Amino acid sequence: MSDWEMDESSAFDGWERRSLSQRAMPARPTPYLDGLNPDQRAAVETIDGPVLVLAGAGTGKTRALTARIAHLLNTGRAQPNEILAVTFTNKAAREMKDRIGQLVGGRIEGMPWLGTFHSICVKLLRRHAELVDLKANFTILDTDDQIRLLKQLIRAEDIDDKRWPARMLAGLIDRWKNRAWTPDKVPASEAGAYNNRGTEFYEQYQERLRILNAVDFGDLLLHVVRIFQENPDVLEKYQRWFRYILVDEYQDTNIAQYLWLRLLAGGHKNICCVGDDDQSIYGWRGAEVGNILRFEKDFPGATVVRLEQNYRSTPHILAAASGVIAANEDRLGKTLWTDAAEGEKVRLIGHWDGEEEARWIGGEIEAYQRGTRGLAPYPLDDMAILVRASFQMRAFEDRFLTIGMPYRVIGGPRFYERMEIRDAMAYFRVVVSPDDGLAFERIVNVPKRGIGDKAQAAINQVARLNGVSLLEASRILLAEDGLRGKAAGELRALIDSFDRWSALLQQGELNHVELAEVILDESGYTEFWKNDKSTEAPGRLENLKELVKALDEFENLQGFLEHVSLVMENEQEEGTPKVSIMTLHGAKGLEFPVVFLPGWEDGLFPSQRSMDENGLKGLEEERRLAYVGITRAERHCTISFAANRRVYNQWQSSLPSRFIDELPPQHVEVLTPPGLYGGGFGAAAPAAEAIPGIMRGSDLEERATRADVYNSPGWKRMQTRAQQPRGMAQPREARNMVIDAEAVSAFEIGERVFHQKFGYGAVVGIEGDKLTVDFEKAGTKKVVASYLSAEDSIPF
DNA sequence: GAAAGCCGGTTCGGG
DNA sequence: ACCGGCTTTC
Repeated sequence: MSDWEMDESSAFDGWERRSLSQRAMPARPTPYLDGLNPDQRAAVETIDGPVLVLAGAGTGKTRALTARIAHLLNTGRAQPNEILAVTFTNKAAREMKDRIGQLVGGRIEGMPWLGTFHSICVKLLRRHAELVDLKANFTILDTDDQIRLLKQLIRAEDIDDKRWPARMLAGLIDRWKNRAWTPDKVPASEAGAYNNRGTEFYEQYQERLRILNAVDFGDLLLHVVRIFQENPDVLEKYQRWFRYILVDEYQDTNIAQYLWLRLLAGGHKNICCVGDDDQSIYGWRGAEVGNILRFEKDFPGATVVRLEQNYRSTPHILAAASGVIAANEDRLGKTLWTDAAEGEKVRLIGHWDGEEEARWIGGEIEAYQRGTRGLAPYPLDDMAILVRASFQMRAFEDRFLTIGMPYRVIGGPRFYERMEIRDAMAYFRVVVSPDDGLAFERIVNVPKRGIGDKAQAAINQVARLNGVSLLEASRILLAEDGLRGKAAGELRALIDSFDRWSALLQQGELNHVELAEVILDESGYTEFWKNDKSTEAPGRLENLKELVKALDEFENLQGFLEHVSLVMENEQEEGTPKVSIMTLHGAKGLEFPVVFLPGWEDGLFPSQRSMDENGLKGLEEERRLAYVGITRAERHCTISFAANRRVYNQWQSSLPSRFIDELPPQHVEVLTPPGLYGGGFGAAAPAAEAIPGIMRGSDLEERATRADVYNSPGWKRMQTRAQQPRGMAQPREARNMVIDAEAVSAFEIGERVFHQKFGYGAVVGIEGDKLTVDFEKAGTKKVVASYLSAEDSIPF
């Protein structure tokens, strides 16, 4: 047995004994099967060969997956360390570990290969690093490092990184890696990317990474795929070692992950993929719905199990979700059903503007909290607001602060991505691995110590000439007297500090937590924030304390750094009950008794950008997002839209989302907005003249305008449909005609128009909803009519 | 080298 | 509106 097998298995003697004894007893208790429905049992007990479990929202997917693992262990089919179970997020991995622990009674440390794609790849890559020209102690770069590195390369080539931003290149390389294209495999069709130099930079970047002994997230997968492809003996070992493979959220896999899985499952083909094509919402980051749609072709003879009994939502909510998703073309198709009591219909309401929407939802939340319409009271923790884009959150935060409603925002900037945390970590990184040039660069002049661009350029040059790390180059530079004045003294002091801290680390007299405190203290970093008078400084100091506290849970600094490079999350404090506000993406996998889905307006949701960039595919992904949103609700789901919304401080009016048309009317209750006439909308209402495309002028007209919201095409459709419960949603074409007619009729040839980005111009051509406009500054462009406003309606 | 002003971007966001 | 990053200015 080679070392890589030994080191994982030796720790699990207890498991071994248990499985062996179980192997001898055919009729063992199988408590993990209790209460599973027949489909779930099939998902658990179909052990050999490829299995695709199509698990609709709320159908007990995790339950089936964990029971399947318990079953594999219980029947002695595999040892815990012979099961490869992959998830996308650390959260999902943790949850699965916990649940398996409950099923098989405690300690589940025995599953070393249950984890995210990336964490498993790190393990594999550390063992075989030399096969791709790396050392086993390679560092993992995050997006920030990646961009700084690319920026260096770009500047070295004298390219204007304003016009050709590093982010763009990073995104490009990322997409290529998601498709498993190494620099030599990037197809010719991509040659034009990044001003024709994309592949060239990709190549350079990979070379730099190799020299730095570093990898980015994409490499973690890609290197392992390459190792498997180029070393059949290694691949074969793992194919035999992982007797069973399980994959969660298969619809989210990208091509690199797909190849990785296909290679590993290539021998026995004992691969079980769980997923839901209707919940594929990560296309923009490389996920390929095609992987799940193609499963039966990729793995001939696959068993397909459908989990369709939903244990989460009421029939009305399910029906509403099903109605929306039915409009998608590319589906494997599932019909969710439930035994649950009928419950309330999905509620739908339109508002005048985003603020009013937030006000109304705040009121509703208070009502649910008290108990309303004869319902039992719901605690705030049971309620969530799910938005399409994060800027929508602000309206709710503003409102909730005003009325003193406790809330939590889920998502947002993550702890380990904050500037102060990354700075502190850079210090740790240099102490632990003095060769880490990116870390050194980050903090060499933070806090400001007079080592500016010139000094840094000198260090870089010495490093390049001598082929040494930046820290080493600094020593040489000082020894050769290549630096004068303040910079020299400060650099000297900094290097001495690093030497001192490294020595402390070696001696091990201080534990790593104390060492971290010493570093932050002696480097002047803590002091730096104490002297900062800005409002966020106290928070940053607080975060630094948090960081030191987090260190406590690790054995040493190295372990901690390894952990954070892969696990970057926000621990959310418990405590007082709060309403949750999050994006639809962030809500995937969660459920709440009461859910609000605001902002269902065409352009916002479905997002215009998604449709522009990806056409029908984009629209279908948005629709899946709608499906995910509705299916988060257990008992109450309220969808709303606003006729006007302030976006980047511009008023914008919009039509109700086309998804609203797709809601089956018999499962929807249309609510009448409060204060349609009369109600106190004087002070808070936006001035009507500030709204393009709507009316300007007198109070009388303002009143008419407000009424117009509810006479808008979308609203009228809702009203009509509400009166004829059996009616079908209007065909899409009819609706599009309305929009097109409006869009086209709004402009004529020769008209002066305004575009957010291109400025003023004159219409010179009209084709459908696309206009050709001669812009004064930006030249002639084709633009979609909805981006333009007539000059005389430009708000001030 | 540090502060002040300017410009551009601005969905979704795991590892 | 606002932030971050960059350029200009002192």
